Amino acid sequence: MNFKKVPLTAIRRLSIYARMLAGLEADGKQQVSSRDLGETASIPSTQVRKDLAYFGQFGKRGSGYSVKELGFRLRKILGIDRAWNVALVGAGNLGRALFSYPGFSKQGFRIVAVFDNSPGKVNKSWKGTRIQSIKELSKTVREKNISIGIVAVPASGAQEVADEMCKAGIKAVLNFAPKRLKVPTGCMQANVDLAIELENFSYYLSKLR
Amino acid sequence: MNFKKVPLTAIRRLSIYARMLAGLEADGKQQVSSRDLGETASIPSTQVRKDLAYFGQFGKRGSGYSVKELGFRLRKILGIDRAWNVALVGAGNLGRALFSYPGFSKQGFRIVAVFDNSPGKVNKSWKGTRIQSIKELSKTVREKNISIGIVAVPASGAQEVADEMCKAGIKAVLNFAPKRLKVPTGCMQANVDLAIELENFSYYLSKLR
DNA sequence: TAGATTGTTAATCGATTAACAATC
DNA sequence: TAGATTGTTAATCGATTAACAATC
Repeated sequence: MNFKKVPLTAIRRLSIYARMLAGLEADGKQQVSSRDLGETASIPSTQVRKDLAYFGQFGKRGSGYSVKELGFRLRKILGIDRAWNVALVGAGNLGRALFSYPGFSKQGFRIVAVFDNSPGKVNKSWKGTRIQSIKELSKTVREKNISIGIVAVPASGAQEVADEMCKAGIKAVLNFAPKRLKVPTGCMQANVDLAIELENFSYYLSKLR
Repeated sequence: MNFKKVPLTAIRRLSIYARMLAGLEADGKQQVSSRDLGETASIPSTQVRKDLAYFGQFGKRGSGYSVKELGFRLRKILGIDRAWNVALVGAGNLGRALFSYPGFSKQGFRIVAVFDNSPGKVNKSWKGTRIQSIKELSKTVREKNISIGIVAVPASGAQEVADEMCKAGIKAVLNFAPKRLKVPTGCMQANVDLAIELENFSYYLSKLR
C-alpha cells in the first residue's frame, strides 16, 4: 500500500492546504496553483505538488487546481468529510478548555463523552454532557462509536487512562500529559507536550546572548 | 557556530533526556548508559550519544554518564537552569487552563502577566495576577523582563497579538490559534495546532478500513 | 586484564528541492 | 500558438543508524 510511504509531515501539510482551500472557496476563488497554495505557508510549490502526488492527479497543467474539487478531495483523504466521535478523559482546567474549543467541532470532531475519576466531578454536566466515571469508558466507547481519545489528566494517571482507551477499542490517542505513552501497535498516539515546546524556546533564548 | 547545525529534533530529545534524568536522580540512581536513556522512549543508544555529542563529551567509556552531572549540563544547555518570564494573551478557557498548568511553573516558566481585550475580563484577577488590557503589553513586557509570549486568542486576532508581542521585544511566541503566524526573523514561533493533530488521526482512521 | 560503553566516522535512509518534459 | 503550470524523475540535502576504535 502507499499508506506506509506517505511521510507524516506530508499529511500535516495536507491539513494546511485543506484549510487554505476552505478559505479560498469562501472567498469565491475558482482556481489555485501549487505556487499560490504554498506561498503563505512558505512551502515550495514543488513540495505542494509532491504532497498531492502521493494521492493522485488533481490539477490541470497550465491552469492549476479547482479550489472546490481539490478541497473536496483533500477533505476526503484526510477523513474530515465525516464526523468523528471523541472521548475526553480529565475534567480539569485543560479538559474544560478542550471541551469548549471551537476548532474541534468545526472540523467534525465531536466530544461526545467526558470522563473523570474525582467523585466531586462525576455526574456533573457540561452543556448537557454528563461527566462519567472512568469505569464506564469501555461501555460508552462501544455504545457511542468513539474512535479518538483525549488524555487530559496529570502524568501520573495518563498511562492507565491510555490503557483503558486502547482496551476499549480506541485507535487514536491525543495525549496532553508530559509523558510518552505506551500504546499497542495499531493504535496511534500524538503528544502535545507543552513543556518541550517551551524548553525549545529557552534553548533558543539562551543562545541569543 | 554549532547553533545552526543542531537539528530541532535533537533539542526535543534533549528535553526528553533531561526529564528522564530528573526522574532517575529522584530515584537515587548514580549512573546511566545511553542505552538506558533511550530505551523507554524507543530512541536508539546511538542517537542518544549523537544528540549529546553536539554539545560536548559528558560520559565515561565503560560506565556511562553521571545522572547528576548530565542532568545539570542538559538543564544548562536547554536554558532551564533559570526562570523565564512569560506573557499570556487571551483569558478565555484555554488561557485559563494554560495559566493553571502545573508543568510550566515546574520548569521555571512563570506566567507573570495576563492580557485580554474584553472589558468584562480586564482588571479581574487570577490568583493575584491582574488581567491587563493588551494596550499595556509593551510596557509590561519591558518592566517585567518577559521573553516568551503565549497566544491563546481566536485565529482572527492572533496575528495582531503576535505583532504586538514581537514589537515589544518578545523573542519566542507559542501560538495556539489554528493559523501560522508571521513573525520577524530572530523571533521564534511554535504552533500547537490541535485541529491538525486530529486530522492526522482521521486520516489514519480512514485508512484503517 | 576483560567487559562495557563511549565518541565519532562512515553508510544508509528518507525527505526536500531542482529540473524538465508533458500538456492544458 | 505561446505561456503557464502540472506531474514526475533525478539530484541534493540532512538526519538516522551502523560500525568500531578508543578507553574507562
